Amino acid sequence: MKHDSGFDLPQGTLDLLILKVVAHGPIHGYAIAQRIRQMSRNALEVQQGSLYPALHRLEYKKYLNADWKLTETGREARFYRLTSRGKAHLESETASWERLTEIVGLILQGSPGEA
Amino acid sequence: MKHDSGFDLPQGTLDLLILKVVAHGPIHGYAIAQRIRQMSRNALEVQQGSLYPALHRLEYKKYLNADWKLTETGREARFYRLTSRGKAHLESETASWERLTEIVGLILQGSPGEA
DNA sequence: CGCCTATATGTAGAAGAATAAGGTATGAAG
DNA sequence: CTTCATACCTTATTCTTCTACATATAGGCG
Repeated sequence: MKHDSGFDLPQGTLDLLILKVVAHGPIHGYAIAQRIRQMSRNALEVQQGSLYPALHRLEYKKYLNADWKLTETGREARFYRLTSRGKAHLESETASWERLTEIVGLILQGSPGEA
Repeated sequence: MKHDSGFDLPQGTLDLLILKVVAHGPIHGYAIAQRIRQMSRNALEVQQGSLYPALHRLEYKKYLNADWKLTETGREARFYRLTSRGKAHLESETASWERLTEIVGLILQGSPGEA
């Protein structure tokens, strides 16, 4: 099944979104993808082949840690939590993102003669 | 020499910036990089190893075309112009970028219970 | 003249991440 | 008992970016 809103995430953005979602409290991978889809009003569809490698990456880098627990529906799932390292990283990456969008916005609106 | 503002561009963003800069009128590669650096107040340093492949890519995709001319300082340089295809692409990519930043912004500001 | 810097173009190799496409397993619903 | 949604995972491919290197010319300076 293809996603309706042909819309690719630029490389690097996914980690930021995941960290932010996890920052709200312990949550498992599948639910992270659902949450991102919801919050973007179906505009962003996180593929599983992007999601799980990203989670492993973030865990390896000590931004997240995880353990197996039962979901409310009685299934095994891996619940992720933000580490303090992860929290710091989230904050700095958020700042970078905001700075980047500011700069890109500047250029996209810029007139020819702009300094 | 390293650039001071360690700051990687998300994939796809460079093409957008290049197209936008070229949209202002014929310009050669080296000047594009300078322009982006200026307009970002030295925050964005486009590496040559990113710039030229990007230009070739955009030319191959018919978003740009180019020919050799003399610069004001009397040097051979490849001046790029936006094609009509490129103009259309720039517009749709700009819209995508704005939509993306909107959505990411939504998620980054979102409270835990957000729909 | 020789040297350095800025201009101007390019390539090669490696790294990194997203995608496409597959696989495993369970609970609930029909 | 079959199908669907949940929930995890991997592999191969593709694309873009970065680092680093390579080439060449114009202008300034000693």
